[in-house]
Amino acid sequence: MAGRSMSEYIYDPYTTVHTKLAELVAEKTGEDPQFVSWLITVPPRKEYGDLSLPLMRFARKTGVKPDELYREITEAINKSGLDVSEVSLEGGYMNLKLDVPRMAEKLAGLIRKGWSVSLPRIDKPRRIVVEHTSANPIHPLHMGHARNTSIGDTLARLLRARGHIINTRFYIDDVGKQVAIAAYGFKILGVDPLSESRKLGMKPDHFVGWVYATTFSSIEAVDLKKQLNDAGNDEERSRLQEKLDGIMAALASLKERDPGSYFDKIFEHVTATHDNEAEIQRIMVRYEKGEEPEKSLIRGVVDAALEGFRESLSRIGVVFDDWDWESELVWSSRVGKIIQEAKNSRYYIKYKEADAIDIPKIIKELLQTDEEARKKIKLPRGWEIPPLILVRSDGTTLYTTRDMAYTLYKFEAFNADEVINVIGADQRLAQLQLRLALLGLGYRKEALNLIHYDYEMVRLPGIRMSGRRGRFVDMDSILDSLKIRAEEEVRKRNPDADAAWIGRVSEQIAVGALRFTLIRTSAPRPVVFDPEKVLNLEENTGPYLQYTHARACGIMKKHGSIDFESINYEACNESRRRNLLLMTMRYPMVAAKAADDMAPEDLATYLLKLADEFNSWYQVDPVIREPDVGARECKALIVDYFRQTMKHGLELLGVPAPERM
RNA sequence: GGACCCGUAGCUCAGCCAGGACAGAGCGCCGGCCUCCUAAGCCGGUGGUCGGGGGUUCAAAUCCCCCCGGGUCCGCCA
Repeated sequence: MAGRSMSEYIYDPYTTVHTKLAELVAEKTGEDPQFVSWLITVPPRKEYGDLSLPLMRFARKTGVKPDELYREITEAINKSGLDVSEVSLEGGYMNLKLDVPRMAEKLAGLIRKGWSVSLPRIDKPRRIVVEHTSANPIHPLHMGHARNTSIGDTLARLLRARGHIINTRFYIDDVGKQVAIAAYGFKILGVDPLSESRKLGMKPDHFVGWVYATTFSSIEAVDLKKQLNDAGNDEERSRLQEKLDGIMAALASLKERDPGSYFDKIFEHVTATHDNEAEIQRIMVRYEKGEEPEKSLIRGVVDAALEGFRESLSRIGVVFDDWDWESELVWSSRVGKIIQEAKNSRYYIKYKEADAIDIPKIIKELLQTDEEARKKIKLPRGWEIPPLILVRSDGTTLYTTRDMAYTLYKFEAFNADEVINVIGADQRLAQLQLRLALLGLGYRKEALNLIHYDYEMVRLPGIRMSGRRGRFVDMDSILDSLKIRAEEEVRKRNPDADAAWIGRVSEQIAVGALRFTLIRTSAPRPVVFDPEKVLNLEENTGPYLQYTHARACGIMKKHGSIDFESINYEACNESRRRNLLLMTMRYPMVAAKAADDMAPEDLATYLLKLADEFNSWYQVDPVIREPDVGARECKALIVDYFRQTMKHGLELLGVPAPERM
């Protein structure tokens, strides 16, 4: 028995029919079962049946006539004993009607044995690293990060539920210039970021964010004033003046939000310093070498920001398996090793007098003949990609160089088959360069199994978010407003409930509203985030699903446990019940496909439709007041299965599922 | 200038990868439904040159080409 699974995995009745049908058709047509499974659809009209197969499609490929195929498949279905009650041929489609009462009976049998909803497990599980969020530790998480986090965490949940072995990681970008700027600000203030923010009663990442924005904007203001003095023509002057006005306005707003009396200290210091840039440069260079006191200074800032991140993340149900420090990669010579390998490589060149990798040559030599690599690397046709510079003239490393080392580290640390980077679409070129560079250095497996899961930005209706100016809608305050809005509603509906319960449920609703809204739009399209509109908790929102789930829970609570012996399964055939049950039973297949396609939005769309189906049924077919015992218990079974399914789906999306709200 | 992504109802979005059975939801707007399992709900109505044009096909929102509009990227930034 060793090495083999202890028991055959038990599929729900619907998955069984769907899967077996796909296999059977695949056998008859010589197609791939997976492909056939995609083509099995739900007919647009109920009269046509429950499942349908586009026979013309298979006929075209195999040369067998549709009615011939129809005859063969029908025969095979009859022999197989699938829960199919009727088949028909209409307009080139083979339509199947399922034996729902029999499926319901099987389902009840499973539930009685303690079986619960789950996804069909993938045949060959992979070890997958999902890196997501990885926000710069210099300001609070804003809505852009929230989308990244929601996508990343949901992907991890989906893939895990499908049977893959998942490792989630957060990349701490502590080596770059931006962190050095924040550190410079704290150096001027001479305070410890974490303890100072505690003293202020402020979330540490918010404090860091304020100091960073103030420092950065002050420096920029000083620089611009200098440029303005040197500017030649009027056109140049007015352009600079306009830019300066913008920064001064941002500074005024930052001063207004001064959490203590820090503003003047930073601003005056920066103004009085001859060369702020050199100061920052010094911090950066010394940190890359791991020298004190810069090391403690930067770590202090970053630790404070991360502390704030963890608070926000745990609020929306996100935890990471590992936190990786970029600096560790530099200090541990992993980055140095990559640079050395590059120098020894046939793709090493000097570009603009710096050490670089000849990306065009890699494309020319390695992608022309290697069909698989071409496909997986996803190189756009006419894209000219410049060589990749590895090291600055001052000897410090560049982001992409460090990312090469990090990519290899992720594969190695988890012994991963695949690494998914959830990163914005604006980083496409960089991510492509990364894959090509790794390919050039001989890391073919890593290059081909590094997936850039890209998503478009979150925009606000009027303004453009800018961490540098301290202008963004941060996740914490969005959650706070959502919670306040939810509280009104919960209190209204539960006047006797105690405050603690109201607070808990409202928090769950806030989290659900936020995560759902960020996951339901497919990744490649931009999300326009209107804080006002998210406060609407009606249909097509997370709270709508939560509410529907809570309704089902309410019914089951009143009904009590199901009397399985009394169930009349034929009662499932009543049209609306049948629709609801069937749609509910489709869940495992839908969720599995969403996982395989890495398309969480498909699950979101399905759950909305499922909730609609439940709500319209709910309105007309009462459970508790049903006089006929057989029908009542049948309905209770449907409600209970729906409740279980919805809860499972919501959990995959990271939307909490309160039982009352 | 080049490349990539997006463009479906007034608004927010499914459907496109794997072409086929009347182009779907929600919001909004109009009209109904709480002595009855939570009205964050339900029922009905309103609303669409699927950005435009060509092509492939028996069949195109879906595939190919061109164009238009919006976004993004082309750093010794990250």
